[in-house]
Amino acid sequence: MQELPKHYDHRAAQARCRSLWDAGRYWHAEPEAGRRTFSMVIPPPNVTGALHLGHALNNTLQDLLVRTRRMQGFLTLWMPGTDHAGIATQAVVERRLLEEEKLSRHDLGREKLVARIWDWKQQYETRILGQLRDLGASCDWDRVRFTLDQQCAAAVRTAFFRLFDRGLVRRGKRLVNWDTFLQTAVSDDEVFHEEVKGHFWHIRYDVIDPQPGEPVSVTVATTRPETLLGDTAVAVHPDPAAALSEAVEAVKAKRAAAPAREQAALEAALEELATRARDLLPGLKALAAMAAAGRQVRLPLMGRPIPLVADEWAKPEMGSGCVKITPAHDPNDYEVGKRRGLEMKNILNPDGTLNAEAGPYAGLTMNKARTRVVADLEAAGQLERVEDRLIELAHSDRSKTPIEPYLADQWFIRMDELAQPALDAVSSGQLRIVPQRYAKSYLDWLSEKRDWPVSRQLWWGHQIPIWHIDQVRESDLQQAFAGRATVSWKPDGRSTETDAGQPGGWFVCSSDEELGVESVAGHKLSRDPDVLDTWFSSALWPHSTLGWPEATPELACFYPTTALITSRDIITLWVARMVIMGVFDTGKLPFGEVYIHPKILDRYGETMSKSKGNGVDPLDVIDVLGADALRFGMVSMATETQDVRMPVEFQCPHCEARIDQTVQNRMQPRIECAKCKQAFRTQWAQAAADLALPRGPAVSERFEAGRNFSNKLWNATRFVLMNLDGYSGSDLSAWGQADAKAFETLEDRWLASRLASVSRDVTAAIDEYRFAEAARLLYSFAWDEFCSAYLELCKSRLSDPARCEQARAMLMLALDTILRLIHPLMPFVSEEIWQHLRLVAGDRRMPWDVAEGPAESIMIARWPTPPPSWIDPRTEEQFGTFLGVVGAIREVRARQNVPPRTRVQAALRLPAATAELLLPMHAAIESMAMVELTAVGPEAAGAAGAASAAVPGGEVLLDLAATVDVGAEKVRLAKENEKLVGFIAAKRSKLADEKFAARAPEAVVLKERQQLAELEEKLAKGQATLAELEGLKK
RNA sequence: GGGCGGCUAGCUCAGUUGGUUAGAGCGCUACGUUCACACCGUAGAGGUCACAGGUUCGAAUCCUGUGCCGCCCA
Repeated sequence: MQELPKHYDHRAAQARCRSLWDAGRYWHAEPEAGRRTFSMVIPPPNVTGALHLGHALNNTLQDLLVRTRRMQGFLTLWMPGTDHAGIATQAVVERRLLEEEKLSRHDLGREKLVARIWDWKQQYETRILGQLRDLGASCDWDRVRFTLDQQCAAAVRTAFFRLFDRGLVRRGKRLVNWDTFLQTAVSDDEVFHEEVKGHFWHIRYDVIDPQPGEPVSVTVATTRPETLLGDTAVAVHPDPAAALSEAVEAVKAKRAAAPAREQAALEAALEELATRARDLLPGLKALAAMAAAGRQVRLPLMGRPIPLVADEWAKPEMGSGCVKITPAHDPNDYEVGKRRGLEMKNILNPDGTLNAEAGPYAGLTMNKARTRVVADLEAAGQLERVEDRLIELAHSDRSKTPIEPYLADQWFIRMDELAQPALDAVSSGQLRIVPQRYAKSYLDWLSEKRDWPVSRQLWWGHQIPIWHIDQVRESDLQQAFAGRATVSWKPDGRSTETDAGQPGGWFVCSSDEELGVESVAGHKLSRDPDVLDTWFSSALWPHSTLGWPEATPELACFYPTTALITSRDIITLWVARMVIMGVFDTGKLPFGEVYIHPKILDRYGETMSKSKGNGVDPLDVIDVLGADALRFGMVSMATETQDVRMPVEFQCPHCEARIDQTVQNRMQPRIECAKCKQAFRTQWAQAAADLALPRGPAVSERFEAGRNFSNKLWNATRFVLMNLDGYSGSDLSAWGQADAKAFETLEDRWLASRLASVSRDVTAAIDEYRFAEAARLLYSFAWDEFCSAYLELCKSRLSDPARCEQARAMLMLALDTILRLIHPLMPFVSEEIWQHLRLVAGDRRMPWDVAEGPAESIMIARWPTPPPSWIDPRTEEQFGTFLGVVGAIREVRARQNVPPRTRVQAALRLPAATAELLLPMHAAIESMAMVELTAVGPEAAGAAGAASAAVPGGEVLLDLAATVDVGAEKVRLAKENEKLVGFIAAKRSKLADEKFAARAPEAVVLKERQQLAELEEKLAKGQATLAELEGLKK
């Protein structure tokens, strides 16, 4: 007989389980015909950095689902891999290059930089995959993919080519966030806004040939005067009078609803608008008419005429009512430019200096140009006035320098046709999004059908497979690429001659790597230097990882995948695009269901991030509390809500005390423990003195429940094993068909019933993505019912040779079932215990097992499916009565301070039916409540002055004559009775209400009546007991 | 500006189609190391379900509005 240690050792267990699973490769799936399959792709983590808590949540839930399905007998594939993450990864590598070697990427060159990033990738991919395995993720580790590997690259090339060939790829201009320092475009989420001190310059533009009565000039205000060099219009509102009165109405409406303290400000605003209507409106009306007539103004300094245009962007209630339009250097102006068909004049070089379009200012930086332009305007008398102003300025997150909006040539994927099937899939219900509310953001975003800009001015990624050729005839292309189905071409749209078979510019796209620069004799092919948006390769992830465009057995077997589990911030960026590309490439949706899980925030409701120092490292939790603790915590948090908060604590490495992480201490390099007064270091430690300190890991108390639960399971097992002397298991396969005969005693029938309903409910919860519910069900069943009730009841049976065999079989049935149900949540502790049970009870067999004996790993054990016939509500109710009696006795004992080891006499006054039902439980009551039963039945009476507590239909009476505190008991009873009087009054008035009787359903009224009767009976008893006690005192 | 979510015990969260005397874990209080477990056991205290209206016999739950917090999109 082995004796287990008192505590579950998660570190040792995790290592053992990992080697067991890897040796058995239970996570591996080979395509196989004719089996039910379950497949899923991992949302590939970025190779930018290590995994954080969000990944831990995401992957725990995926693993939970995968392990469940595997145990349920599905052929299960969970495809792992990582994402190259374009700019994010390139930027970290570039930053390190600059910091450590003082080199820019241009110093290094494209090839060498990309090689460096591959090194980085290698390092982090290894780390990330290791973290996933530490978490217990049962991905198919033989199938790891990377979005830039050869297989994914082939898919990207083919998918892009197909889009190009069908005319769904177009060339277009787009305003990008240009980082002049890194000389690359950055995406919107890599831009942060910061308020800086600036100015508002008011500049006068003269009207060309003003007619009598017309304004001779218009004044516009700008925070960026240098951009006027690229102005191509001045805008005025087409109907300034209407716009102005609309603004007035809006303020009035606001005033009507506003509290008193805001009235004055709104009144002032109205006056201001009235002044405008009087002073400014006539001029604006004239300008609007002039705009309609196609009149022009002269651009100061440059002298060129630019049109006056009518556009709603010009707000009559703001500034002068007119605005300058610089379409190539301002997002709003760009929209105006597109609407009004204005020229887009780019005045910027990629390095941030002005180009030839800026005339005399060419070569200057934006800043220098501003100084010169302002000085020249002043000299020319065109500058009216200058105001000080705070300006929201966009900065690049990567280089911390101001962003320049910059008009760049881009490749776009046309969305009009592509988006429709993706929309239909969700609105028809063919693709289910859970929770359903997220379907709205998906549909809203997709229905805009905005073209997808896919060019990124980066070196890290899939280089766009498009080449440009100048001055060539289409017939030459036809000849050069004859017979090559993998090459397609389109005119570049710049030369009109191509229509007539004349030489012109062409774009050539190829899914074939062999397309070289010499492909067309006498012409040079130049490849687009840009790479594709990272999301392009991610969009192909479900089919590219399975081998598409090749018709692999994996693709046939596992595509479409069953489900996708991800977080809500990438529904549009990723999920929608996967649907689009999945349908386009394969004709099938990539998955049938999408489950969106919550986001984890810190105690202040802020998102966790390394730079804020408010994160929890999953590896710390795994190390300190165990992977199962982390997982159990994560699963418990996966409710329907969209955010969950997690207070973070540092654990003192000296005394293990927990110190709350706060805004004050979370950025400090060292923290002093409040308990033991010793210091420890944090992630911010840099000074040698700090680095010498031991590190205090950041964890959260929210994972402790899981750690304690692991230990509870461990100790329940420990108890069971201690009582298995000479037992090696029993064949319970017949119990599957059995009616209740297999379970003779009340507690066995109860346990079987609970096992069946819990198995059913847990399975349903997982099927419906109610993960937290599954965790809660298992926790309370295993802890409160199996450990606290059943194990306690078993103790006497186990010492009785006549009853011990059945008890052992029941214990094994329950423990085995609990372990299997808990395995998807807590794989390590369940496996560790499973292996111990295999050693001592290797001959056991559950009704749902298909093979002899327990599986070699719980990972491949069959999922429990107890027959519904085990479920017996009457037994559960009976057992509830028993527990109620035990509880009531314990309550009296605690109230009266009866020492736990003192056995007292007790009587149970109960209706005959209940008493009979409790007959077999007398011994159990006596042992669990430490009493000696003197009488049980309707006539049972306690000793004089007995302390009592009510149970449904009766009461328990404890003979505490020697020790009872009559005074305290009286006070308590009086208080209790008073409470009852209140309840009764409320119920009576409710029942007396005619409307209630008339309109409430019969069952509800009946229930209320019953409750009232019970309460009245309880009160009567309470009063009687109280009277009895009063009598005693006399 | 548009959309989505949250506000329930000191903290973190449950609360299924309205029928409750509103639950759990942690924390707190008291008692307890009898041989599964102090990462434990037994018992207890603790809530005007953000606020204001409305619907209903009945509202934490449904409707309207307000406030505060958060996220996404522009």
